[in-house]
Formats: sequence, structure tokens, C-alpha cells
Amino acid sequence: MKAGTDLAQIGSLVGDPARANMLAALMGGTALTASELALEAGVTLPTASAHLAKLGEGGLVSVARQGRHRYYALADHSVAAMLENIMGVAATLGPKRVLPGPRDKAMREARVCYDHLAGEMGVAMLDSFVGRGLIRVDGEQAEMSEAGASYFAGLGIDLDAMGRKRRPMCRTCLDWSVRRSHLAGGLGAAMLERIQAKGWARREKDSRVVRFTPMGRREFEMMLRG
Amino acid sequence: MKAGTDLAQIGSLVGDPARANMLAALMGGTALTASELALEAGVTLPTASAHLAKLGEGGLVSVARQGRHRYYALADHSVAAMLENIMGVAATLGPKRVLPGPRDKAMREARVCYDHLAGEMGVAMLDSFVGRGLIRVDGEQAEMSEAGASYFAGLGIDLDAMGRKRRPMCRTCLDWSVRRSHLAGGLGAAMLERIQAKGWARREKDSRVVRFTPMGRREFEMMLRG
DNA sequence: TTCATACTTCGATCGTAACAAAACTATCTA
DNA sequence: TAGATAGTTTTGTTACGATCGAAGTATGAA
Repeated sequence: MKAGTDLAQIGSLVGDPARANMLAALMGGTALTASELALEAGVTLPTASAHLAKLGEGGLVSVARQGRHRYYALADHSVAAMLENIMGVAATLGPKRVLPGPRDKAMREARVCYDHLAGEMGVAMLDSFVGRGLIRVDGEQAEMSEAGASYFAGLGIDLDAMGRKRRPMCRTCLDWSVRRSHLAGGLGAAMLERIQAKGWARREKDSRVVRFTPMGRREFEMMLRG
Repeated sequence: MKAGTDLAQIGSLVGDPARANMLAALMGGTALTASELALEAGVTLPTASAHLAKLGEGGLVSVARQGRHRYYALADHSVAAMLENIMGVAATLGPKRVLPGPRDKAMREARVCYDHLAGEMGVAMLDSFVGRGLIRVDGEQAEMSEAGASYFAGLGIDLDAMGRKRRPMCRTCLDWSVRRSHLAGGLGAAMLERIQAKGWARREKDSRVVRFTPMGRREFEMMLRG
């Protein structure tokens, strides 16, 4: 009985179209203001404000005030993973699943999940790291090997700074499009950051799609080969 | 935008208290009739019927007619995993989390997840199998090694019959209480079945809790040690 | 200061979805 | 066959929550 209450609480938060659209927008990882989210959800500011208050109370989003702006973001990695999971079920479930359009194809290939790379390329990346013994995976947990530490440091990632943060460095996140894991956590975020900084890929405007340049793709694949 | 619609669709299905209670009850793995679910949700039969129709349309539950009875069950393993995930987020999220009661303790230790063993003991079981090289895990996927095949056959599990079914034999499922994986899939179901058949444990009435006898616990731990 | 921007709170309206009672259908039992 | 049990459909009521406009608060800019 109580289990049902918990389910219903989260479900009803996610179950409203306006709120769902806001959450989907926040899956992009960038924090957004109330006005932006109102636009995204197609409602006026007052309604958006009410929705965001509920999402905040429910613990699904966090808010950071910055002057007269309020930046909203998903509260937690676990919330992002949950939303991914729900979207995955929705994708496989509906009887009315037509063949995926080109946009969906790009989404399956490479997209942002909260703050790290997801999709086939994200999965391939974790596969490569595991196969080369740089990372060990155990369920949602993961850890870096000695070899991994020197490898990632060599890529220019500041492991010391990352180690000091509370956030776990290595995590995995289940990918709905492939139903396999990709790299999340601080390291996952850092890798995505590197990929963009090197100009291998860039975020598509107003979407979660990550677009690799032809050159970037080659470089990426070379990295995976070691 | 469309991503939000998908989210909202599932969310609103789960978001109704009556439906959420039904789904929670079905997490126990046993198929239930409409009347039983009505009782569980605290609504009259007509209302329950309407709710079940919606859940069916939404693809979250499946129905099997048997004479004048209609047995409802979760549609799919992925639905069960999604609900587990949501419950996990709810458990860590709520600001009003008091210290877990004894019931919660039993739930964390050993419970049924759809049709297999979850909780600390479920996680320990998968750990043992992986550590002894009987099973290899890759994300949500998993597979049995040669050694594993002969080992599980030795436990009296009919692998041939299982292999013929469409359902994958080995899967993993993320455990919300421990945030690590436990064994699911056909093999997971078969193991739970063996545990109960040997009298090591039995289901608690009207709950997902699996209660091990002192003797059963010893035998179980001996099995894990190999 | 004064004005503009970003957001929240209030108040009223409106739809929708949950609900139960009663009537209906289908299956089993005697 | 008649009666009982299991479940669905229909109908009308009710209530909750999403919505917006208008007014209120806080922050920044001129």
C-alpha cells in the first residue's frame, strides 16, 4: 500500500504534460530559467511557476537563484536515470510505434543524458574502456584501474579535482536505446566536455542530440581503438 | 516535446493512487484478478475495471482470461524494472524519510521483484555467481559460462526447456535498496523457484517480502560459497 | 530614485478524470 | 434450465488540479 503511494507521488509529478516537457528539457543537462521552461512547456509563466514549485517540493528538481534569475535543474543523477528509464519503456511499449524518424536516429546514436554522452557512441565508449582494462564495472558502480588513471590523466582530465568532489567519479547509466550501459559520473561528464572542447562534436540547438563532425567521429573512433 | 509526451503518458498511468497500488501489488509477481486488485487498491470493481483497461491500453499490464476470471500481470520485465527504479528514487528523494521500519528492513534484505529474488541477498547471489565465473555480466545483458551451465543443471534447473522460451535466460536488474544489480531473467526466476521449493524461504502473505528460515539462510550462504 | 525584468501569489474558471450505482454480458454450477 | 459469480459498460455526480489574468515582490539597470 505504501509502496503504491510512493509510486503515485512521483508518477503524478511526471504525469502532467507541462511538467513532463519541463523535465524532458532539463534532461539536456543545462539549467534553465522559469521563463525558458514555461516556453518549452507551452504554458504561461504563472502556471510554470506553480509546476516548478511542485517539482521542487517533490524533490525532482533543484533551484539555484542567481540574481533575479532562478535556474532549475534535475535534482540528481538518479532522477535523470529514472526519466531515461521511463522514456525507454515508453519507446518499446506503445503499440503505436512507427518507424523511428531521422531525429530519433540521431538521438539513438549520440545524445546528452544529464551531463554525459549517451546513445550507441556512449555505449561504445564504455565498452572500449572496459575492454582495455581502464575501468571495471559492477552494476551501477564502476571504478578506474591504475592504467585507467594514467590514461585519463593523459587526456587532460584533472582527476585530483574530481576526486575531491562528493560526486562519484565513475558510474554507469542504463541506455534506453541500446539497453546497455554507458559511462556516467564525473568522468562521464568530463569526457563529454573534452569531446566538445576538442571540436569533435557539438550540441544541437534545443535538443539532446550530439552531432559529431566527420573528422570528430574519426578521432573518436581512434581514441576507442587506443 | 515528444519526449515529454511519452513521459507524461506513462507518468499519468502510474500517477493515480489506485493504479499505483495495483501496480505495486503486481510487483509481487503473481497474477491477480480484477477483484483482488480492486480490494488492493481500495476501490469498487467497476472503477478497478476501468483502471485496468487503461493500464492495458498503455501496455503496462497484460491480461490472461481463464474462464470467468481475468488474471492481470505486469506486461514485461522492463515495466517491473521501471517501477523498481521509480520506487528507488522515491525512497531516496522524499524529504520526509524517517528511519526505515522493520518491514522495510526485511524488504531490503530479500524480496520478490516480479519473479526473481531482489534485495541484499539477491545481490549477493549474483555477486557470487559472477565471482565464481558462472555468469558474465555486461550492462543489463548477462550470459552463462560453460561452467555455469553445468553448475545450474546440477542444481536441477532445466536449461534446455528455458533455452527454448523466447525470454532471455540471464538478465540483471538494478536493485533500488542497494543500487547494485541482482539476477533476473529466466534463470533468476528459476533460482527463486528452487529456493522456495527447497523450503529455504517462503513468501510473506500479501507482501513482496521473502522470509528465509534460519536453516534456509545457512544453506543459501553455503551455496554462495560454492 | 525610477523603471524594467524575472518570478511568485492570488483568485476565478474550466475540464477532465475518478468514482459508485445500476444495468448488462459471460462463464461456471446445480 | 435457473442461479450465482466475475467482470464490463453506462450514467451521472463530484472534486481536484491545470490554467490564466491581474496584482504583488524582489533584483538589476539607468
